[in-house]
Amino acid sequence: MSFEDKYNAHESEQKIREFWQENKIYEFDENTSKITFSIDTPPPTLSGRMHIGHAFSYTQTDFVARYKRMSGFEVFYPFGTDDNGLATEKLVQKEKKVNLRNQTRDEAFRITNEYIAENREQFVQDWKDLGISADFENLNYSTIDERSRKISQQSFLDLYKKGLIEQREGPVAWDRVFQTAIAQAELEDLERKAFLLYVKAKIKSTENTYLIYATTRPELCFGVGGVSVEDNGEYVKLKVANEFWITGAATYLEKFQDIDYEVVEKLTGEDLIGEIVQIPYVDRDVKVSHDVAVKADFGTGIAYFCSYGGPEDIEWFTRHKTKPFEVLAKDGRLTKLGGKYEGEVAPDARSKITKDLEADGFVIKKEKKTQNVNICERSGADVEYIVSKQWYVNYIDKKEYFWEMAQKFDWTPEFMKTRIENWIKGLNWDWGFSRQRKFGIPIPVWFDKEGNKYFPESSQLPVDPLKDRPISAPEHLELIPETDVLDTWFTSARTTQLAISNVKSSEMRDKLFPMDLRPQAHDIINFWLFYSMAKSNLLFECNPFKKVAISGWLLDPKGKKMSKSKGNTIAPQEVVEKFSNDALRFAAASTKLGQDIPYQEKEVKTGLKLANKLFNANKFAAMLLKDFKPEDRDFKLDDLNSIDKWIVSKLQFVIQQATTQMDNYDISFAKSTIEQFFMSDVADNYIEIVKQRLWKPEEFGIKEAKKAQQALYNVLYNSLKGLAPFVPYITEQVYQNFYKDFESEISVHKTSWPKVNTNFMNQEIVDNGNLFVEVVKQARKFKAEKQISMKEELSQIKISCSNDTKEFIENSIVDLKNVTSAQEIIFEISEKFNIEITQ
RNA sequence: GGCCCUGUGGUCUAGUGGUUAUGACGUUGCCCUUACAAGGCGAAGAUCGCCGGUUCAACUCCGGCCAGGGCCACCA
Repeated sequence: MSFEDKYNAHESEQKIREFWQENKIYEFDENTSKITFSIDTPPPTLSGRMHIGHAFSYTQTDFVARYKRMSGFEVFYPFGTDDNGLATEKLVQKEKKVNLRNQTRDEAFRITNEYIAENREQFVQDWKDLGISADFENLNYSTIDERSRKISQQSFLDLYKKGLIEQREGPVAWDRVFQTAIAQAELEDLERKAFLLYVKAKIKSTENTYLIYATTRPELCFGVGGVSVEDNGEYVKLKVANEFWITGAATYLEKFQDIDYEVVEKLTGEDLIGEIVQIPYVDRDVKVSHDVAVKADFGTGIAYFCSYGGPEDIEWFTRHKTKPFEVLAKDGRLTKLGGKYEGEVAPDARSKITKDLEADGFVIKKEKKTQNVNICERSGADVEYIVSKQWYVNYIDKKEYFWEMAQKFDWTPEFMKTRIENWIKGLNWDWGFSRQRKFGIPIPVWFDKEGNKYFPESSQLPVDPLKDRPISAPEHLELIPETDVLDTWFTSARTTQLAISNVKSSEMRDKLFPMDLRPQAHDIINFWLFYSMAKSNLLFECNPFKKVAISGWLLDPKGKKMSKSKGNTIAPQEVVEKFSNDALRFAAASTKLGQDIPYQEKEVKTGLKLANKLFNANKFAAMLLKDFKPEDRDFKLDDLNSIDKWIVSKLQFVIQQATTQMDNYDISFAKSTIEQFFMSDVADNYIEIVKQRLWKPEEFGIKEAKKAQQALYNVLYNSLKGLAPFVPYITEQVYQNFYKDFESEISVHKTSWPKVNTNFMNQEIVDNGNLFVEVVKQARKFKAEKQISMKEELSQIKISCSNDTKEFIENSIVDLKNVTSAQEIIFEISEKFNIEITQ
C-alpha cells in the first residue's frame, strides 16, 4: 500500500475497521501462554446510542487495554450489555409494542432477548467505531441472558447456604409508583418547599394543656407510635389566652414572636414523661417518652414518631419496642387507619389534613420551609417507608470488613477511596435485594403451605418458580412460588463472572479472577463497585478485581453537567462525523482520570491535526526511504552523525518516561510525552534539519543520507507504536502503507510497545542536540523578525559554546548550514552559550 | 453539618521548594521553505483565588478565608 495525497479519515477508518475484523486482531486467545490482563468492562445499558461521556470513559480504558496488549499481555477485554433493568424493559415495550408485565416471564425473556439479539450489533457499533479493542464477538454477555440468570440465581443459593440471606418482615424504602422495594442507593435528593406545622396535642391529665410538636408529615399521624422529649431538657409552660402550651425553653422566644403569651412555669422533660396525649384525629392514647434523638433546644423540643416518616422513625419504633401501624398501603394510599383520608395518596392526604387541622384550630403556626426529601430515582415519587416482607443479604455487621477490603484496591485516583469509605461507614441497612417486579431475574424459591422453603438444584438453573418446580421436592407437594425478582445490582455485581463464563478452559477462568482492572465512573461507586466487592467478599472472601480506575464526568463546554433536559448534550456521532474517531479518542486521552472536565472541541481538533501530521510525516519518510532495506534498521549509535544520535537518544528518554506514565495510569501524560516528541522534536525539528541530506544524497553523500534514514525510520516507527493505543486508526493506516514492508506483524496493534535501548541513551548527546536545535530556532526567529523568507541566506552564525558542544555541532555542520541557510558558521569557546547572527 | 476535588495568560491545561512558569485553542506578524494551508516559522499575552505562616528561597509545604463542583448525612 502507499500513501494517498491527502489523509481521508472517514474512508480510512472504515477500511481499517474492516481489516481488524477480518483478521481478528483483538480476539482473546484462551490457550495463550502469555500472562493475562483482565478488564471488568462496564456493561452499558442497551438503549438509544452511546453518549459522549461513554466515548471518553471507554476509550480511556481502551488505551490501557491496547498498551497492555502491546506490552505482551493477553488482554481479556469483554463487552457486555446491562439489560436487566427498567430502562431495557421500557425500551423493549416501546419498540416491540408489548406490555411485558402481561407476559409470562419466559415470554418476557424471550421477547427481550430477541430484541437484544436484533439490536445489539447496531448498538455496539458505536463502540466498535470508536476503536474499542474489546473482543465483541467472543467475550460478550447480557445481564438478562440465560447464563446471567443462572449465575445470579446460583449466587443467591450460595449466599443462602452460607446463612447470609434471610427473608423477613420489616420496613423498607418503597416506590409507590412501581410498587417495589428500593435500595438505599436508589434514592435521590430533591429540594422543595414544604410546610412545617406546629400542632397542639392535648394532655389528657390536665385541662386546657397542650404539648406543641412540629411536623411536615401530618398525614402520618394515624401511625403515631409515641411522642418524645429529652428527659433532661428544659421546657416551659406558656399561658396563651385560656390555654397552656408546653414547648422547648430554648426556642419559644423565637418561635412564638407573633403570639401573645405569658411564661407560667419551667419544666424538665422528666415532668412530661409518662403523660398521655391526644394527637388530633387519632383516637388512641399516645404516651410521652424520652428519646435520644430528641433535643429540647431544637424545634419545639417535642416530636412525634410515626410509621414511617423516614429511616429515623424506623429506629425510633425499634428503640421503643413499639409495633408500627400500617398507615400507607403498597400503592402509597392511606389505609383504613387513615379514617376519612383513606384511599388518598400521601401528598393529597397531607394537604387535606393540613386544611382540616387549621380549620379545627389545632395548628398554631405554619412555617414555609425548604426541605430535602428523598425521591425514588426511577419514578420520581416520594419515597415512603412501609412494612413488608423482603429478602435481605445480611451484611450490616460486616462494614468494617468491607472497608478493610476496599482499602486493598489499588485506587486511581487515590482520593476516590474516601467515597467508598463514606458509603460503607454510613451504611444503615442490610441489602434488601428483592423487588416486586415482573421483569427481572426471579428469586429461585418455593414455599409449601407451612412456609418451608424449597430451592432448585444448580443443574436446573435458571428457573422461573412460576412455571418450574424444584427437582428435590416431592412430586405431589403443593408449592407456592416466590414472585419477587432480584435487584439488578444483585446481577451486575457479578459481571466479572459473567464475562469470564465465556471462556471454556477452566484453567484460564481461574487465571482471570480476580480481574486486574475495574474501570468505572464515579457516580456508581456506591452501587456497582460496592455491590461487586461486597458480593465477592461474601461469597469468596476476596475482592473481585485488583485495581479500580475511576473516570470523571464529561461536562458541557461551560463546565455544567450534560443532560437531555438541559439540551446541552453533545452527540459523539456528530463529533466523529465532523472530525474522526481518532480525533475524539485523542481528546479523551487529554483528560486526567477521575476529574470532571468540560468538553473542549479544540482538543478534538488537535487530534485531527496529529493524525494529519502522522500521515504526512510518514508519507514524506516513505519517499525518502525508497531504497531503505529491512537490514538497515539495525545500527549502532556511533555509526550516526551527532544530530541523528540526538533524536535517537532522546527517543529512549521519551519511551522510558511514557512507559512509566502508562504503568501508573497517567494516560494523558504518556500521550502528551509521545505526542510532543513526535510533533516537536521529530516533525518540526529533526526532519527539517536532515531534509536536505536525505533529498540530495548525490550532493551530501549516500552514506550520510543512510545515517539519517536509519535514525528517521527508528524514531518514526517507535513514535507510531507509542501513539498506536491513542489513535489506532491512523497509526494502522500508516503501518499498512509503509512499515508493514519491513516489520513482521500483520497489524501495528500486534507489534510490541517501544522498548528502551540503553545503549542509545546518552544525556550529553541530548543536551548538546538541544543546543543545536536552539541555534536553529534562533536563526528562524532572526528571519521572522526581519520578516524575511526562511530560504533567505544568512552570512554568518557565531556560536559561543563549550568545546564538547562545538565538536557535537561540527559533526553535523552540514545539516546546520542547510537548515539555517547560513554561509558560514564559526565557533567561540565559552562557558556561556550564545548565538550571534549576521544577515 | 462532615468529608472530597478544583481555583495558573481571553479559554482549557502542565507544573509537589530554586524553571526565562508547560503546552494547546484563540489573537497576531511573516512565509505557498520540493510531507503537511485542516499547514510552517515567529510574536504578544499570567502580579500562579485572597490573607498569613514555615524557609535563604513557595505556584509548589502548613493554617485560615473566598469561590466553583461533588459525595454523605441530617431534615420534629
